[in-house]
Amino acid sequence: MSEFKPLDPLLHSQLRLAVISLLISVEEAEFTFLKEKTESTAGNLSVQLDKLEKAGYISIEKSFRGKRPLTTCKITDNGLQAFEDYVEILKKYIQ
Amino acid sequence: MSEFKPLDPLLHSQLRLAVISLLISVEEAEFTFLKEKTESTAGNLSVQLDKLEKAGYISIEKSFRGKRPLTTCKITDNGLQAFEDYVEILKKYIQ
DNA sequence: TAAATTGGTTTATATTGTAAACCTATTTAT
DNA sequence: ATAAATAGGTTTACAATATAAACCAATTTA
Repeated sequence: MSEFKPLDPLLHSQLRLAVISLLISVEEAEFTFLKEKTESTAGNLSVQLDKLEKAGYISIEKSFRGKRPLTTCKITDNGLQAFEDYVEILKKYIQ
Repeated sequence: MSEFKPLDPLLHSQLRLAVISLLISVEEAEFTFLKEKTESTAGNLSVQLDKLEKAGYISIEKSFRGKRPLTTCKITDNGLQAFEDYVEILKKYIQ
């Protein structure tokens, strides 16, 4: 049992970690909300959300609010589990 | 005051974080010790130690033990401070 | 004296992160 | 009616990072 288990690279990223952190507390969030809270650019956020979705850590739903596109994100069970595991491992680095 | 302050990129790296974590407890460590504890390759470790040294987070002393080269690392005051700051910021992402 | 080991460094490459450029549609101003 | 600005993103090009592979010099062992 190694002291330093690998840190899930999908979560060990500033922006993706911030996104997951936000999604854990709100359970559902719009693209623009995430963009404001994380102070990221739309392009960067778009890319990172894609990665989280492809990893199965979040689900992304696309719809319209009125006439405008609306992107809504939720954390999945897998995402929640991955975050919890990540935090446990990380704590051993920083305790 | 943003919720997600930037995470020092020098510390937000698995191997460098593990190295700093080790150096905090032992205060002085040999290259081979760090290599074993972190289970890294020598090449990767060498590069990451360089970065930490250039950032002023560790000091590296090169000497000989008997006839063989010996590389010894210590954390600096700046490194310790940077680590503490990093941990404080990181905690806001993960709790 | 040849091969293996120690203790690393350098370098090439793959991966990642990020901003800039772009796109489609809508709203507002002229 | 048309032009300009804004919303809500995506795509793409480039820079930065991480990592393993290749390398090196010296020492030890077979």
